[in-house]
Amino acid sequence: MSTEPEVPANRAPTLTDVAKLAGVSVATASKAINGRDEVKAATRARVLKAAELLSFAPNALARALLGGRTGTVGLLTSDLEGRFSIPILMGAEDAFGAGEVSVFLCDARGDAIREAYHVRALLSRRVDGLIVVGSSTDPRPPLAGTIPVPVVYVYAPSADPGDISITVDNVGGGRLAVDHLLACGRREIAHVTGEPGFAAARDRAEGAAAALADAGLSMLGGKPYYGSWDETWGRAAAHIVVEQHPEVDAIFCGSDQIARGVLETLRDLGRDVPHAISVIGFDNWDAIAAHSRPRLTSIDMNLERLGAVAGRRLFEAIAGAEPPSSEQYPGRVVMRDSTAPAG
Amino acid sequence: MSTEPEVPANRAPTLTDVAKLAGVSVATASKAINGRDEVKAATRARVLKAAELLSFAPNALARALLGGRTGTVGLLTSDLEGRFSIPILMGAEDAFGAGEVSVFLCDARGDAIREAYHVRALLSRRVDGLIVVGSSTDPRPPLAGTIPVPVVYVYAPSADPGDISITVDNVGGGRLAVDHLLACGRREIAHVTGEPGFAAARDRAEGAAAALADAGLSMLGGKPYYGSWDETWGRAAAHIVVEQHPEVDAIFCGSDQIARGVLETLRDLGRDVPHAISVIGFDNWDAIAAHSRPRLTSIDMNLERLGAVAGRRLFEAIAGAEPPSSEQYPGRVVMRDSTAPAG
DNA sequence: TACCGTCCTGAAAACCTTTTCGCCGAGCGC
DNA sequence: GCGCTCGGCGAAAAGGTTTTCAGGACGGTA
Repeated sequence: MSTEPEVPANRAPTLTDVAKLAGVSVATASKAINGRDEVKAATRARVLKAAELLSFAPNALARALLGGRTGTVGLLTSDLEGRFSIPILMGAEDAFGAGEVSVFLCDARGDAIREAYHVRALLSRRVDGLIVVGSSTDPRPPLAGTIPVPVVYVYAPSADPGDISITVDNVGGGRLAVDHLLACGRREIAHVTGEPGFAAARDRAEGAAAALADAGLSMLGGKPYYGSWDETWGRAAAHIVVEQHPEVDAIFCGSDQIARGVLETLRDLGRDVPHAISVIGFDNWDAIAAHSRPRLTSIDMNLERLGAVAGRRLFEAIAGAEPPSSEQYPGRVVMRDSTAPAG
Repeated sequence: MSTEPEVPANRAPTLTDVAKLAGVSVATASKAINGRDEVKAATRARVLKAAELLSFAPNALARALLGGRTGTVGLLTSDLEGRFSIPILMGAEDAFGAGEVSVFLCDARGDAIREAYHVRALLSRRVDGLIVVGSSTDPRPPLAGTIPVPVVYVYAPSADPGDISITVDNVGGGRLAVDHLLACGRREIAHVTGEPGFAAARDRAEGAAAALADAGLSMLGGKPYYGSWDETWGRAAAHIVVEQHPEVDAIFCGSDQIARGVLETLRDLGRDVPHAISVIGFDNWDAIAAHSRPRLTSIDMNLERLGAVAGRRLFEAIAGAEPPSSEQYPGRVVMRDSTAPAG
């Protein structure tokens, strides 16, 4: 005589078990547990107690099998390694986590074959929708084949404008950066950025140029200093800029890493940042920006929000017939100590 | 008259559709598709063609419903934000990605309530197993409640020694670092590290002390310089160490960020790294280690492998009856330019 | 007392696949 | 020509839940 209730060993308790224990039919048990109102309060209580006793958890598979909805979505990333995917992924996970939706994570490693494979697996699991997270802001080819569920592209837009893409406004970000420098009274502004093959570099430069043009100014040297995204280039570029344009009083950097390198060189050269020269970075990567000397002002693209928005849009697309359209989100300036009015 | 085959609109094709199109029974269709050998080659070909035509994908839910196995696992992280979860997650995802297993990603944000909620959801989805990724190397409480599937803890071990935990060998990591410095001929070695509240800090210090003791030496100052994990502390600590122990010829840092700060101060003080003083970091965080001046030698804990191992162990636990035991993995020295023989 | 309406409850179908088992026809040996 | 074997195929059940619909109990009214 065991103290355990009659749970058939070695098997998760089913609704039938609960119904039996409560002395009702499975139909009634189902209604009681799902809060349907066609069941007497006393009966419901009895069923709930039985469920509790058996620590019954409804089999989501069986439920999904007839409902049509599985309550799952696929999250397809190109590379988990990239710093940018992670906050987006967090935001999306968060947007769903609150509800009844679980997230399948798939990393395609930038490989189209692998991606197709994952998509097939996800569809066979009958996900209700897909989120595709890119690794750069360059447009990417849409998912291959016909996908019978809604798809939302994040960060990297789909090359097909008919798809739903949620992206950051890099042009606006470039504008923000330069406007901030202008607000600090800066006029001789250089732009040091990464590889021109990246849309992110070109877009930010475009925004910067536009903001300068609006102020009747132009970029120091007439165009951006393109290079790579890392500190080493930042250090080299700063030397070049200072040599070519000793009058420089601000540098807008295409990434925090570049900015960090710029800061180091300016420090080596004995230039006073932020007063003689102000420096602003991009990405607001805390580990880099918050510990430089001086601490780095930067543009934050709010990627977590981007992911959350994508999650919500996908949810809407799944629920309603009205497909949401593409959206672009602005960033914001995060003030630290590397920018200030001239002094 | 449509060019499309007779697919009942608005519904994913089922095995019944395929069977009908191929002119066989569902049973035969199932066998043909699953490669069972009780079906004539010609029949199989006919079925496969029909499946292709309808782009049929078997409903994994229905399959799981009777098979008992869902081919899904839950990956429960404490914080996606942390740098350490990501490589582990990549490794685990990779270990499964090759097979037929899909991964549910859940971020508990360090909240026990949220964690319990996610576990409930995962169990109702009938995952075959769980991987729990911690955010620090300190032991964590095991999952609440009784979990009817195998669980593997990674990075942060479960506080219950009966659970399966896959962890990094921080003591060994501390040994590795000091042994490397000793091999460079260093004798006056200081240890600057993070908060003593972290097992990671204490374990690495313990390994360092042991390696020194084995060489008949002891730590400069007799004990580690505990502080925080960031650059700011590294900069401050380097000043302290050099002042208190001008004879210092090597500094073992508990993180790459600390090491970076140390490097900056030594540079400011005009000390020659690596020849006068060698510096070694910990974590091998590329963005930090590969772009410092000089580039930083560091201990890599190979977290991706850790995740992959966890995935494999979970897989074994799901498949076989023999539960694997806990394991600890050593790191390795990644040589760059901040360590060298005295010269 | 007979009848009607209102609540509850339960039986059964549906969702899609896999697997077991029985059946049928063909081929072969005697 | 007859009986046996074997290969190939199909019918049916199972897996757990939701939902629909029919039916039963009971209270109230004529």
